[in-house]
Amino acid sequence: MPELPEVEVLKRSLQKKLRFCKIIRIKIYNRNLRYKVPYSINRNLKNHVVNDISRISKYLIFHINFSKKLLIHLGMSGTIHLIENNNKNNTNASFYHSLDLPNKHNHIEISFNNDIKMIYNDPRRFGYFKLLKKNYLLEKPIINLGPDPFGYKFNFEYIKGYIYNKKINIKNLLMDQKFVSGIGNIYSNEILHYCKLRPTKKVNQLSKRNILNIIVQTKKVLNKAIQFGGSSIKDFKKIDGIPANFQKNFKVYGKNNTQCPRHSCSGYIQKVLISNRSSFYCPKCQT
DNA sequence: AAGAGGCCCTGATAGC
DNA sequence: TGCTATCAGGGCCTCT
Repeated sequence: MPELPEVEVLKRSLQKKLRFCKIIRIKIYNRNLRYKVPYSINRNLKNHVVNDISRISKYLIFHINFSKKLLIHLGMSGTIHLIENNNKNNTNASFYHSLDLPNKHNHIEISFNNDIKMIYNDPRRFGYFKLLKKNYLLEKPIINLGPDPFGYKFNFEYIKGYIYNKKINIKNLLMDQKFVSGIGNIYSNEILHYCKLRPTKKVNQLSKRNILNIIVQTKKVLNKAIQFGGSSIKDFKKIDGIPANFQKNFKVYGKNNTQCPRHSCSGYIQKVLISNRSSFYCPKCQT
């Protein structure tokens, strides 16, 4: 599910609903995530106010107070949704009821003083919760992350320096979180189609124009996905349980054997495995 | 030492 | 229908 756009959309919804709210109760239903959920989250977070919620790469960070931060990673199948309790006039109330929200794999439930419950659900359990300290930017996993694709550090000189003497292909580079953080399998495929670059292309073959284009198209694709509320594949839902929309805009992801959507291209999208990940591209216009 | 591949886990789907 | 095999969006770890 969650690459940068999905996490960004989630962050914005959480900010609206939970900023400046106090955590009054934490229930841990199942500690088994990628790492055991620390019992200490209760002691550290209960009765504290959430000052802000931010995103770094695919990670959410709850800023609890000056010194305490809660990091949440959604792994492959993690979802967060909110249940608003005493909201009888909410026209969505019956809607929530009919949504058949998942509960079998609910791991953690955090209740706030505004009658909202935040539920973390994760069938495949690749996500995790971790407490970070004041200088969290210097802690793992944040310390290992490359620049945000929207940040000024993601520029031509940086990329040129990074790929110098590297033999990696462009798709794996885009998914390398040390290079640029937040891009996963779906959006790397999409970005490369916009760039007319074959995913297997070695990075030492990239021209200056190619690199500049990668910078522009990366921002474009991710921005558009954010505007559409992210992509819903399988179980990703927006915070209210409603599926997001960007998957309708996919150009290549999951489109094997269909005609290339590029105007005036008559190629057909192919699926290949690159480092054991499904990769989609048009062999005619992506070179 | 960079880069590829295996693996953690469950569920959905396909094929027999 | 009910079995088994295959495949999923991430990222850490190990091996070459």
